[in-house]
Amino acid sequence: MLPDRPALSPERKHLQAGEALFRQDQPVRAVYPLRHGGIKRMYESALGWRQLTGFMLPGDVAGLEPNDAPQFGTSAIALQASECCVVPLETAKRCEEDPAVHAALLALLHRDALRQRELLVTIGSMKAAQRLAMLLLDQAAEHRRRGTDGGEVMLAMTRNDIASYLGLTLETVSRLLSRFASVGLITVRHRQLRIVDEKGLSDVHAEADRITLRGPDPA
Amino acid sequence: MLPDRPALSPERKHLQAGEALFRQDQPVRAVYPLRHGGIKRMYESALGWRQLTGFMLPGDVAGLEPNDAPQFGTSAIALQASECCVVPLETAKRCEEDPAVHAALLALLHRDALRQRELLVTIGSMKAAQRLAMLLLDQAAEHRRRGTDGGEVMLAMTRNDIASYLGLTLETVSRLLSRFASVGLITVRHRQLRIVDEKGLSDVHAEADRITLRGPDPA
DNA sequence: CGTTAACTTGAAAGAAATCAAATCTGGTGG
DNA sequence: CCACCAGATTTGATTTCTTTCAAGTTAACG
Repeated sequence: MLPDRPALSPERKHLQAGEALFRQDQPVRAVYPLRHGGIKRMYESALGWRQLTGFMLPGDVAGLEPNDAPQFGTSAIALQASECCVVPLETAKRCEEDPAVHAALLALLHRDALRQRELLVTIGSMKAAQRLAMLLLDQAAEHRRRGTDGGEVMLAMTRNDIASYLGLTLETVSRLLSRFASVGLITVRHRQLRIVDEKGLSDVHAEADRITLRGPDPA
Repeated sequence: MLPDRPALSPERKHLQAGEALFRQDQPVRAVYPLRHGGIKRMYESALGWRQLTGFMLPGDVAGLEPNDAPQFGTSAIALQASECCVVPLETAKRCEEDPAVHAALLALLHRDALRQRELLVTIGSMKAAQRLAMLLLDQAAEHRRRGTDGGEVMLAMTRNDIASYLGLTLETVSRLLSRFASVGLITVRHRQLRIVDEKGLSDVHAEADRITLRGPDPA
């Protein structure tokens, strides 16, 4: 008797690169566990200033807003062809009755809040090289946590996206990537990135002035 | 028969300037509506980087954490002699059963999240003068919302606090305040501040390059 | 009244942004 | 299949902004 309601295969949504999954200030009607691809979160202030606030990978849940916010706090935009589930808010609420699910969602929200604070302190007080090192280490850790490839990371975002996330310009990001590569911390060819010396990157992240834009003075 | 349980006058806590109401990572056992004084919120990353994430005024509720986080995400430190109520978590939970209270608390949390995003975009993409203008306008709005004095604001925080909040150095903040004063946007004498030209400050906040550290070129 | 912390101001150095070309890439249409 | 194009990326030169370093000055507090 059940009509075509896909009981075990909930609704999916496919996105092209650049397409918005949802936009800031729209009412929250569903949450979107990401299956394939990658998504960036973008905040736009009333005056038009934009800032990327995070990148999401498969396994992350897009649209999860803290404290049941009625509207999305950021836009979610696909970095590449992507696919996600669509879990209507009502369904999500029902799932939350399971304490284990509830706890898991809270854990996601807490981690997100922590990340937000880390991003703030990073942008607020670290030099460009340290900020970039932080992002690279973070990306590597995320990929590792998912078991995706070992070391070789395909960046889904552009230099501009990275710059917006870190509060820098795309030129600075490009230069720093080249610089990191030239001192053997990474190898990078456009979007293909490999972390060669993770310990070294950690050092850059921790200690200021280890890597700057200009190379060692030959004088 | 009731022992000395202050039914109508809940427990109060007094703080001296510089004293911590609670510290980051401590378990949340109570929330603290601020009655008098002022408090700064400070986040410290694992590597020791610090960042002020906000200032609280009487009427704000310190210790309110998003999504029932079990530990405080930031430390709360008194900027001056202050006094706050102490509402044990259990009591707070009971209050929350009142839908109106619940909604009010959610509203506070949502506003806080919005502020966090605004701070991020401000630090991430604005010039120093714009950042400071934002803070001053924000402070003025907060004071106005509370009906506190008209225009004349007593800043509770040091230049260093402002700098940490905005991702600048104290010298830059000091210079900019002087500069704002010299072009007639504000008057400032140490902590005593008055906004003379709010529209002008808005313009500085919106349009880049209206005010820079060096004055007009006399050439 | 003196000591200390906060604040202001100047000069110099340094970091990142801006301006300006090249170069590379993936995808498109011929 | 290949030439071409728009967007992405790299790299260099220059400019601008902010920090850093260094004194002074002022204000708060015991």
